[in-house]
Amino acid sequence: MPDVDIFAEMNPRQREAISHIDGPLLVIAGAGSGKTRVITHRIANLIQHGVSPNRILAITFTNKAAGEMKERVWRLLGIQTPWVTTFHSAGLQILKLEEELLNFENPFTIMDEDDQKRMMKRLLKSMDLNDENGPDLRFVQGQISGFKNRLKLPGQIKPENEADELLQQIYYNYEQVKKQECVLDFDDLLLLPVQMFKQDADLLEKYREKFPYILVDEYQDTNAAQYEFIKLLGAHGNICATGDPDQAIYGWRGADINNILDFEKDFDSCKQVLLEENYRSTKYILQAAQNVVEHNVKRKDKRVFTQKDEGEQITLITVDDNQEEAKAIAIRCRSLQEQGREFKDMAVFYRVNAQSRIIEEEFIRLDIPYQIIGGTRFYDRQEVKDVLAYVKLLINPRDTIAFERIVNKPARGIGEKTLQLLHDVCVDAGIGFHELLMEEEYLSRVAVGRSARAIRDFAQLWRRLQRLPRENAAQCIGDIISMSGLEEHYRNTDPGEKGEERVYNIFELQTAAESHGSVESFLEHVALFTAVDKRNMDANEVLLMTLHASKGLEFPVVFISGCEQGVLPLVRKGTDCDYEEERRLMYVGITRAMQELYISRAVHRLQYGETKRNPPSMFLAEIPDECIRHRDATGRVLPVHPRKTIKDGPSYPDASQAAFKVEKQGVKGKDLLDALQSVGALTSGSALAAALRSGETSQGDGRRRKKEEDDAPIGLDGDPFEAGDRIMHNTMGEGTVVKLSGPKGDRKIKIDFEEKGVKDLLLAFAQSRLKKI
DNA sequence: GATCCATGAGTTTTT
DNA sequence: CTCATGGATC
Repeated sequence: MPDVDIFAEMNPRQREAISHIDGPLLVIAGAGSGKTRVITHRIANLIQHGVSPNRILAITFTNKAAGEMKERVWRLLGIQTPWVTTFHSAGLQILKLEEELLNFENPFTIMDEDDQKRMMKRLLKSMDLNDENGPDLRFVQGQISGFKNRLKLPGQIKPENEADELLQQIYYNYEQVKKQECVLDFDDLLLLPVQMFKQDADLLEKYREKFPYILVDEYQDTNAAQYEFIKLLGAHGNICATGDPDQAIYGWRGADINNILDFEKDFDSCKQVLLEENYRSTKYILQAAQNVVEHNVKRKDKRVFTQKDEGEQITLITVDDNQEEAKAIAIRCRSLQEQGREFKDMAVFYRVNAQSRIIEEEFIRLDIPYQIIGGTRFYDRQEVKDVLAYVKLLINPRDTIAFERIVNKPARGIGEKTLQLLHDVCVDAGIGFHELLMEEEYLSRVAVGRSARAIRDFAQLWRRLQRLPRENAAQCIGDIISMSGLEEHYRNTDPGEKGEERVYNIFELQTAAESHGSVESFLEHVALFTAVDKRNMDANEVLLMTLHASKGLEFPVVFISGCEQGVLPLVRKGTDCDYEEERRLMYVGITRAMQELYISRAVHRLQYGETKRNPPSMFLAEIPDECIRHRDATGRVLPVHPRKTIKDGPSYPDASQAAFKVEKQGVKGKDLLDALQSVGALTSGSALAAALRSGETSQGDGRRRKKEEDDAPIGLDGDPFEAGDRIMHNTMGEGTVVKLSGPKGDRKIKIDFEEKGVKDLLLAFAQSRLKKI
């Protein structure tokens, strides 16, 4: 083992936490207090004290965080730490190791949310609950997931009314079906190991011995199931929990902040270390964060501080609408970059994913490289899921969801009727579709009439698929693609660019599988991989993400957008808002910033096709005056401070008035250029300055401009066409461009063809077939 | 059995 | 506004 001083450059508190070995330890770590360093160095210290690396269980919040932590230990000691993972990943590993205890007929496969929904839907139908009076699918799903997160099995629910009873029945049936089909949902990955530990003392003992040392990060965001998991395994007391109650932001998914607040009660003679020195942010930023979070009533006292200097004040930008907000952010990013900042040092946060789109459009317009974290996963795409369904079926032929997905994809003439017949025969004979297809005796019972041929063909395909080797996931997927005929299927059903995109994606899936060995391990990866995990830190791009996704990260420059009452804090009609959790979300956002923080709010916001007028966020009034300066969209310092006028309570008359004043001052176009230059936000020779001068990024004023822009095409630099162009397409004939839309990599062109009508094409693919006439 | 079109519904955060 | 679902038609 290399002789490394793992205590170098640590403060006394950090040393205390790192050097602690036996017994419970709670590390309350303020934002930016070097928590990750402490955890990794503590792992290193354990190893240096002779603890075997594979006997340390360290739970992180994301796979990405786990990967980074492993990497750091590796760099420190050159040692692998296999059990640095997420809760779900650890659960899955344990389930794999103890698979026989599940008593499943086949190896299990894991459903994602969409699969779960399909299964639930089928279930409700079978229970005759699928009419409009039946329970809402999402509601049922949410409730059941809630039960599971609280470790409540169907039998442990005490129904108080008929609706509860029904829910219980659905839950019970759902569990039955899953077992029958050998599939697990996401919650099972945690629930089942806990269940097993509770039922099997020997098993529990085995794992307690296996993991004599346990670390859990982000402990404030653990739910009941995770708590129980830790409590069971950590009975030996060598458990180190790290976290920050002020950063608890997952209450909505069942996380219980009391887990961290009660840690000392749960684990006797617990040692506690408080890390309050922040090494990340400048004073103004930290002071703002601290003041905001202190407005929470239910909180453990803690005060972060820094030895850094004041730094820049926080900039509050007030703009007319969300379009202008996006523009202001994009312009600022561009000007910062022109002043020497790297794009990768900037990040834009928002409360809900829906806010990203308009920001994205402005980034494209100003040609600013960006990366959006979150949104739809690659593995959630239809065509990708189609291929994955074939793969899953190979592993687990009972996976009915997967079966239903591919039985007629590509269309092979097996429709609803035929499927029903298949189903009936299976039920009648007490077999699964696999046996039915493999044995002539059953096959001949269904291969009758018009669809006989189709069924026999499918049986044939199934037999051939069965024989595919599964050691190499990429190769297996390649074989599936060619044998199934999916490629032609997408080309036929979605002629043109959409189909090409699908084809591209399924081969992309094959590529993704290359680094994952066997089919089984690739499926595991797919099940656990999330959008937050794919962040590419090396690319020089501005990162766009939700406030939730920002947890654990830091950036020199941070933008927090949409600081309006209703958006942040987010208020949804019909549900009461947890203002304290929203405030913690704000706290998390602010504390991500190292040097510069911009907070923006729009007076008007367009959502669901409706323009809403929102007062400023209540949190803005909680930031001390000296930390903040207020500007309008142009960068001009404003004489009024709308946020200052905010009072507690639902209405903010003064603020609205002030906001109205700001609105009246809206400055656009050339004036914008002047204003930007006057505050030094822009150098006159810059590309942006040129763009502004030519009126490209902004034209007209106020309301009128808005109207025009709604109909106008988005002028993306380098777009070869614009609305109104007459074009000729190789195969589709003549037409007129209606509009261009979408992000750079996924740019769509809408064309009204004389013969074929209006089509949406993917510009990247269509471009070579189009020419202006 | 497949495809197309219209209507309607739903819009938070994610392991 | 966008997506999804379902109904009607080929």
